[in-house]
Amino acid sequence: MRLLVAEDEPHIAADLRGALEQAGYAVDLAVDGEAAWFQAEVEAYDAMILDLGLPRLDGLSLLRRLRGAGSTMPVLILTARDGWREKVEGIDAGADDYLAKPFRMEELLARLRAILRRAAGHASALLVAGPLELDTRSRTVAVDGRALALTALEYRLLAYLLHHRGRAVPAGELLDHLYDGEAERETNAIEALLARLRRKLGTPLIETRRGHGYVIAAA
Amino acid sequence: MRLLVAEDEPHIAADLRGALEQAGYAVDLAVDGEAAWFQAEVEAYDAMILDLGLPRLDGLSLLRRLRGAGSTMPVLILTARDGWREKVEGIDAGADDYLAKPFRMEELLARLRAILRRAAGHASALLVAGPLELDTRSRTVAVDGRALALTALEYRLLAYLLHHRGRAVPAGELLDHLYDGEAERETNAIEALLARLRRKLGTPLIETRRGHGYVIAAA
DNA sequence: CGCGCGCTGTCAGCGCAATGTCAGCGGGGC
DNA sequence: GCCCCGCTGACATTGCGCTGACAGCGCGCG
Repeated sequence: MRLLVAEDEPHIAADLRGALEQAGYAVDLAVDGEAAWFQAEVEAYDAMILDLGLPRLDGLSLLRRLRGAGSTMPVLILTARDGWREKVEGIDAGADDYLAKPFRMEELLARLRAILRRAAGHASALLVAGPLELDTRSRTVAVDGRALALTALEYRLLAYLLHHRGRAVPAGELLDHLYDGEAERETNAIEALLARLRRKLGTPLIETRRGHGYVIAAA
Repeated sequence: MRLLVAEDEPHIAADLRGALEQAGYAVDLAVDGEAAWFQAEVEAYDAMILDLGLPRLDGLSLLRRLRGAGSTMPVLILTARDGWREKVEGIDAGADDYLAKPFRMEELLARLRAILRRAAGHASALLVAGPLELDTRSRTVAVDGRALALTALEYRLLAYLLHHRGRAVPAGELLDHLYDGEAERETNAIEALLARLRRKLGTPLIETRRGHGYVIAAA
């Protein structure tokens, strides 16, 4: 899962990036509204965390512009103000959730998990596929009840596939969503990663559909 | 839109019903957790507003039971408690949103609109022709409900024909649209491809109009 | 501050599914 | 009845995706 954080206050931005990366997400930062708009247009994000008080282009206008352009990306709004009017306005502008500063990082993470799983059409925080269980809260994975030690990237890959169960996910899409904007990689990186993950899973759970992508076995 | 409100405090329940009906929703009330569970099982609701402090079966347990039973109905949690732990727990149990009492009715309505809007956005694009179904989201194809394993090109060909249903598509046009410009192929490539596709489909769905092109049977 | 280890991307080679080509055939249209 | 378009099965080729080896990097530990 790859996130865009639009926040101009450096300290908060750094905190957010740290906590989110710790929680297993790939994170890109944008320091003003125009930058965020550009990033959101050009790159592929699974969700956006948006501070309302941004320079150059304020959060609400950015959100309306995004929605106007047809984007359905989940957006979590962050704000200093706490009035219900702003909340209502933000939510009706197309925000998926709303959080007032100061907030507990745990709550932000929980709300983020919620909008991500909702965007994927799931109700539960526990993703299950046959003998496989992935718990997005504790970031743990088990097969047949036996816990697995996955690396950060392996976890991200598996979580992404589970979020998109029932669909063949192309390797190119995985490249877009597993990494932040720093470096370019070739699709072979995905293949290698996948090979390692499959070996750890033991069971053949991830199916390759030549030319289409990868799918988690329906089971 | 039909809503289920699970709230035991009569005064709040009446307020909610009033405001929600005012806003144009059909509203059913449930006064305890067991009743809400029964209602949710028997009737079809577009969303549920759930108080956590319910008698007989508390809200969180009810929510977990619902999610465990596979329901994806949007649920908005209402609570007197305001600690972040409860929020996190509620959201991770599968709630779509969370609101602490006391709240402004406007905010509740806004959040309700948001979760309803989101739940509506999950329809997947289906192309249908008689017994044939092609789902562009999952990139899957089925005939009479039986899934087919198509190769990337076969899928592209079929999707193109379905997009242009009702028109005879010449082989030359298919050559132009199925391949990216690099290599030149002969129209026989299309014929061979088509033969393989027809064999997999089983039923004679793709008709040849000699001299004009190919059409998907109107069905 | 240096060392080592785990993580991860790249490379080269390989096997196999996918797909284009070819040659022969059948049938529809004029 | 002839001719040409389109179909088919066989075969060749290509390129996708898998694998094992290796190297760079970052982080924790001594």
